[in-house]
Amino acid sequence: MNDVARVAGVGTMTVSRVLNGSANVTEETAKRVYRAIEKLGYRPNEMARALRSFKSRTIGLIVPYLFDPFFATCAHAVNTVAREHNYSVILTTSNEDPVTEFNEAQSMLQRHVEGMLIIPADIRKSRVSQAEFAGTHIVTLDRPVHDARLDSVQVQNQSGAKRAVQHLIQQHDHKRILFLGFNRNLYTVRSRFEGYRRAMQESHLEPSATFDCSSEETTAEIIDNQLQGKNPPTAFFTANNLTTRYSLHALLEKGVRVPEEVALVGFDDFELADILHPTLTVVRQPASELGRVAANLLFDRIKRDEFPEEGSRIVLPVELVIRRSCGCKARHSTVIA
Amino acid sequence: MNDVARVAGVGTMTVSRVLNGSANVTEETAKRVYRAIEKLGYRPNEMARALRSFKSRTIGLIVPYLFDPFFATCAHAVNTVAREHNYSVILTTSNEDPVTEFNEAQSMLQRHVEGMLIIPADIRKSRVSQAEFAGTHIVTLDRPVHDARLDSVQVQNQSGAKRAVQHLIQQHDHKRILFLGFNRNLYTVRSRFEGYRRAMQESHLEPSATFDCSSEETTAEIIDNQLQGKNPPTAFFTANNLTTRYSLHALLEKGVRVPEEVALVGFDDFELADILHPTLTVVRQPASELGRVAANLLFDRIKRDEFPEEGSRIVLPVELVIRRSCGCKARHSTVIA
DNA sequence: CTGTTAGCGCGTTCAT
DNA sequence: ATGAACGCGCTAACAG
Repeated sequence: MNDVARVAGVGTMTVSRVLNGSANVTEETAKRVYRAIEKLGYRPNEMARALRSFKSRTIGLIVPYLFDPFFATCAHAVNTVAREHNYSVILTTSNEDPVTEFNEAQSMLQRHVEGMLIIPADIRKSRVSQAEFAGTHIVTLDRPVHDARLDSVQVQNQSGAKRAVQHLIQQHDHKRILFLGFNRNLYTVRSRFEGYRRAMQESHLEPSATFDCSSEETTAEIIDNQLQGKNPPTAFFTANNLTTRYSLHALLEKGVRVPEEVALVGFDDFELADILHPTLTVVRQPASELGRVAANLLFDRIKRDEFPEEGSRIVLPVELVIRRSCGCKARHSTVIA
Repeated sequence: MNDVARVAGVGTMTVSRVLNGSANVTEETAKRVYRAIEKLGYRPNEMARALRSFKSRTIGLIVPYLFDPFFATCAHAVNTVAREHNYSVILTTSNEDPVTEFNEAQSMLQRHVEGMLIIPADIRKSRVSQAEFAGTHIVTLDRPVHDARLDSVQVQNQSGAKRAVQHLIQQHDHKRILFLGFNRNLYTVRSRFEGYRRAMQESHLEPSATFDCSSEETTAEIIDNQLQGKNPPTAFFTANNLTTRYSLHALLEKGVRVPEEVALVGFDDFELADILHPTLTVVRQPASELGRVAANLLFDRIKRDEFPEEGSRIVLPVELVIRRSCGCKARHSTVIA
């Protein structure tokens, strides 16, 4: 910067001002500065700038996995919004581990991110609202934490699940519907279970659930046991993307026909759901929008730089996309908002 | 840091030394320092540290998209390796646009990343090897650029594609095989096409290719035209993940039976390939390993801090995973290395 | 409208 | 083994 100032025949402050537009500078001198910058190929050092101005122009993003297309899509959206604001994104994965999540959040703090977007891991053990984070803007997405001060964005987990299960009950007359969850301690899984439970209860049916479908093997085993038992379920409701995959694998492996022998409805749509055989009936959640809304919320917070006692809670709508795995015969998918 | 020094009754330098282990400090004083750190909840400011030491402990990662599971998996692996080295990752997407890619790379430079991992967009327009990047370690993955100085990691694109097409020719006697590419200017697509071309040529068959399957609509249209024409293809070879998806959609939409009416083999395996109907025969590439190897290469470079005239070129093996869309009847998939 | 001074929080260099 | 002074590259605050 010194060199630029010298070449342009001005002080370093003027260069700084030209770059930031922070004060009035004569067009004349501004031009000289720009020429010098061009000539020297000067690029401001963002680290020094951040150190001095207390603005790193960086946000942090913590997601459980990147290979879950739902989270990947969220991350993509966040990145897009950040670019619009000229911010960089430090991205990291927690692998659903609260300790990793905490460590990564701390590391981001030390890097002085101006804010963080977090998909919290374990609902109870997540520590992202602890004291050390009090000075950093945090927005949770997909899953909230027990801290009213944080902004959060989520989808209609409970009502979406309820509607899907009602569809199985009312349209297809299922009475024994099994709920398959990925992990008992995930907020989303709990909410969806609650929706499932209510739908069952309102129809005077007995809920039946398992929460350990976090790997292909255990899922196969669980499904095996269930189908072998007496009064086996006639329909499955899978609580997320991965669980749906695992269940599908298991069913195919065992040669169980869907929906004839077992109907299936899943939470979270994905790319190939409409070319599977049968096509999959799912609750679709707006992944991109979730990321976009959360990121905008965060930038809003950063701009105002306030820490209200009560954060915003935004709930995005889901849709029931009816294809064929539920038992419907529709040639094309029907969307119910 | 000043506060810590004061509380511990030492100079700031001693605190620094304790934190970095850069010189001998009495156990006694070290303990006092640790206690003070604990008491004050002190965390070193990584930005100041970076500014002073010229080491940001940060790398950059540029991928085209995050919603392509192949790239997402690479990104996940990169993240994991970076964590092992205590580095942060600034991640951004280029959307296959060389201009965006260049801008993002420059922005990373200004943030003084110690190195960059890039999946370059357009093979000819990519400018990541220009002069301004000469002082930064760059490793390209998946697709190399025309600059021998950069390390690069890729897979066996040509031979993998060739083998897959040979399978269609030799095992299933196809003579009119259509190559479906995502984008003419992608290195991977070109290499895979070359493999396809050779396989066809060696069997004295006429190559037939299209390179514009970058969206669902155009792909459907192209396939429509091809199947309507005289001498329609009896098999498809799709050059990547997304093209495979699009083609599958189009075929299903038109009610074309696979593999009876048209056989299909794709490059790049994905999660649901083995529960589609039919299960998909694909060339599987090691996505995680690609990311891991590239990241390790980069950290190696960073550690040695040299800029050799000739970078490493690593080529990872692929496998042909034979399922049923090619026409094979196997109950389970067969993997050919 | 522009330049000067000071210091953000560290680590390098030299002294002790 | 430890501390003091200085500077990394930049900008806030104040002069002029």
